[in-house]
This record gives sequence, C-alpha cells and structure tokens, in this order.
Amino acid sequence: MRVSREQAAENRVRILEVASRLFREKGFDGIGLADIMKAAGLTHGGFYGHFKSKLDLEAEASRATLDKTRLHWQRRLESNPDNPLGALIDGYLSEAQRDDPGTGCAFAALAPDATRHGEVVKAAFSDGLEPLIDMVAQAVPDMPGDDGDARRAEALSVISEMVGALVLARMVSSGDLSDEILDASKAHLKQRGSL
Amino acid sequence: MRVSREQAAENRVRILEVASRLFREKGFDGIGLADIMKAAGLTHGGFYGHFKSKLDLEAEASRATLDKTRLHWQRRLESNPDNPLGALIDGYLSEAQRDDPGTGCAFAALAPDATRHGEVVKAAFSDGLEPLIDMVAQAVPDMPGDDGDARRAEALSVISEMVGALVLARMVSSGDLSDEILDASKAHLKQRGSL
DNA sequence: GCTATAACATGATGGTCGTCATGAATAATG
DNA sequence: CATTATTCATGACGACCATCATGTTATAGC
Repeated sequence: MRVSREQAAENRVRILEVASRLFREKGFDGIGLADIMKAAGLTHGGFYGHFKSKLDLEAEASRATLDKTRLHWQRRLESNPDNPLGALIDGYLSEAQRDDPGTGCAFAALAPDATRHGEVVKAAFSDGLEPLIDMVAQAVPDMPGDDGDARRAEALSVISEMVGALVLARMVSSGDLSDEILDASKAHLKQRGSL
Repeated sequence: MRVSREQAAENRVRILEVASRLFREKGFDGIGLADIMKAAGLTHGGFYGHFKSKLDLEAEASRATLDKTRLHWQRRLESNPDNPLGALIDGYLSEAQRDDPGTGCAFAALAPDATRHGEVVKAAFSDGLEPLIDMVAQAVPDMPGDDGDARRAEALSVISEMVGALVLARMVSSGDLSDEILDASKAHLKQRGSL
C-alpha cells in the first residue's frame, strides 16, 4: 500500500499531534508505539518509515508541542497590551489547563520524564524554553535600574512558579487544595506582574 | 527458605528504600519489580509477600520518601532560627539536590508520574505535602495584618516556585542555564523569606 | 523436638514492549 | 505505459512486564 507524498506528510504530522497529546497524558513510558499509531489511524509497522526510534519521536513531538506553546504565549501576551503577564498567568494557572494535561504545557506534564530520557529529549525541552524566557522577560514590569540580566532572572523565577504550581495542583487529591495552589500562585504572580 | 520475623521486616524496609530511590531516578514506569527486588538483594517472587501490587508499592514508597522529606525540612528550619526559610531554600535549590534526583524531593522527581497513577498514589503525595505547607507557613516572615490564610497562601506560592525551579533546572541541557534557573529562584525566594 | 506456618526462590503465565523483515499496492518518474 | 520507488500493513522477533503457583526451608509456637 502506497500513499501520495502529501498524504504521507499529513500522516507524519498526525502521528506527531497524537503522540504529543498521548505523551502528555500518559508519560513517555506510559504509552506504546502501537497505541500511538492506532490513534493516528495507522498500524505500528509504518512507524519506522517516519521516525528512527521512539526516542526520536519523543524529541520531535516535544519540539512540536513547545512550538505551539510559544505561539500560544505570544498571542496571549500581544493581545493584552495593558497587562500581558497577567493574561498569561490567568490562562496558565486555570482550571482548564490543570484538568487537561493532554493539551497543556509540556513542562508541567513531562519535565521529569524528559530529564530521564537522555540528551536528545532534554535538548528539545531546552530549546523550547529559551524563547519563552525571552517573551516573559519582555513582559515583566521594568523596575528602575533593571538591566537585561535582571529581567531575565525575573522571568525565570516567574516561569518556575508557574510550572511548579501547575504540577502541584495536578498532583493533589483534594480539589480544594488544588484550587488553593492555583489561586495562591496566581495572586502572587499577578501582583509581581502589575507592580 | 524461611527468614526470621525481624529479618523479614528489615527486608520490607529495604525494598521500600530501594524503590524510593529507583522510582525517583527512573520514574514509576521506568523501573520493573524484578530490578527493584534485585537491588534489595532478593528475587522477584518474594515481592507479593510484602506488597499487594506495584501500585501499592508506589504509594508506600512515596509515603516513606515524603516522610523523610518532612523530617529533613524540619531539621533545616529548626537549626537555622535566624533565617529558617533561607536555609531551606539554599538546600533545596542546591546543585547537590539537582544532580541527585534519587535522594531528593519526590515532588520534583515524580509529581507528574503520581498524577497519572491514580488516586492511591496521589493521596500519598497530597498527605506528604500538607505538613510541608504548615512548616513553611510558620517560617514565612509575618507581615502586619497577615492572618493564617495569608501565610498559608504565601507558603504554597513559595513551595510551588521551589519545585518548579528544581524541575526546570534538571530538565535543561545547558549547565549554565540550569545554574541560572537555580540562582534566579534562590535569589527571589530568599528575598521574600527575609523581608 | 514436632509441627504448622511464614518468607523467599524458582519458574511459568499471558501480555506488551520496541524493533525489524517482508510483501502488497500505488504514486511518482521516465 | 512501464518501471521504479516508497508508504504502509502484516506478522514475527526476543526482551521485559506484573502477577501468581509451587516448592523449599527454617523460624515460631506448641
């Protein structure tokens, strides 16, 4: 069975999209290639025509996921000129994002998995993080005397709290505690953002 | 082959200790029962005499890990009366902790794994988090007019940034960026802690 | 000391894993 | 239109997985 060149390209994209979602939902080690291919409407055998290993797919899918995150953050920041950081934080620390890891931030869903899966996967996550740092550094309110380094440090600190709060909010059993975690960091970060 | 009652109890403890380390190093889905038992000096067959399933071990080991964290944090806070929170943060966001996940914080190593492994595991993590919140809330500097709720919210925000920074610092490829992440949150959090 | 029993080793279960060899079928190329 | 090249399906590979049945052995209770 042969398929048109563009059909094959579409298949590759669909494998990446499906893998991106399933990895975030189940973890790199929690989902197999057969299930990923089935969810993409194909059988497992065709996989190695598109990717050279599962590790390769993990890295590629992570790059695709984080590139979408970059676009999403950019839109959020640009469409709220009066309080860009506040808008970003409201979206990030929302119940919607907490309750749907499959479509959410790859850092919050997969960072520890990436840490364990070798340099290729870690490089994908590192490369995905850099532009986000720059964007947040631009959105951070400027204090008198702040140079670029200070803004960058501020951005790193903000992103760390965003990721940490989402990770913890998803981890706890109690919905009340989860809301509390989200609200505490949302309040703290928005205060920092509009200072 | 039969073993004394106390020998069996020691074996159980050793299984928990080994599992606690290996889970943090490789993830719940990244290590098998056979390897855990072998690392504890036993064979895989004896496992079900001690635990009723792998999920059960995941929950038990997580409880043991987080209980040790509680003691560790308590010691850190109590032995530095002039700046308890600063001492805690210095230890948590250290290169030593970043470079050795197997002996470090279970939240930073396993929170997303716990999220995916059902209510029993999540309950272990939730129960482990509660006392840490209380301890940090006590260590947070009191602002005039702060009630208990405000201190608790402050504690949640601090813990979120601690966990997030450690997770991200482990995830990136570049050692420079990793140090930058650690330093940025360390500076920010210590400023908050000694305010 | 005898006996019941608990702890662990050995080994097997069925299932799933990542990976690859083969073949069929059709698009792309001439 | 004939040929080549490639995409995917089928099926199999050995390795590993969690789990459990059975057997061995020495301790704990009598």
